[in-house]
Amino acid sequence: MQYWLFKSEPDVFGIAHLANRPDQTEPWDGVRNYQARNFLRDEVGLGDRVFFYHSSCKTVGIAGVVEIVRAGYADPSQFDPESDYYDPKASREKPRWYSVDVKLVECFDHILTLKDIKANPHIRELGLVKKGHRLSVMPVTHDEWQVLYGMAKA
DNA sequence: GCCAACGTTGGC
DNA sequence: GCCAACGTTGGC
Repeated sequence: MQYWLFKSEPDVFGIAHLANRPDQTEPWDGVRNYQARNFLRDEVGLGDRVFFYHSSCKTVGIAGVVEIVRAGYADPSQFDPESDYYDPKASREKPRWYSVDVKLVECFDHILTLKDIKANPHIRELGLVKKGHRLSVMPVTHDEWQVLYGMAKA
């Protein structure tokens, strides 16, 4: 089992939305970055655990944990001309973008803020706190997961 | 294949 | 809303 961090803007789709979905399950779609796509297509596996991160909002940070209940499949929104995520260069034969399905595991009582994450010297190597930090799907090591989870529950 | 222009991300 | 850091596009 591997660990990940997925970013979402809570104004668009936050952990509260996931909690209200039937079976608390939802496709994670609309990823339109190749590096993130490669992770979704090739490496994110059934049963993997994921930190649900809220970006571009008042309280930026990790809001809870979700698990992968369906591994990589062609993101249907790329084929839908009505969708904001439509990609005219994608075809059913050669899909360009991938989705996974996530299910809520745990909603933290308090957001583990980016500020607190940055302040912890044990996780200086996390992609989130390094330069760029623009990837919306990124791997988290076992050690980072333990540290972050411990902080969130403290 | 280079690289300037442009668009997007995301913290603040 | 600002702006730095990227990623993508397209002319050559």
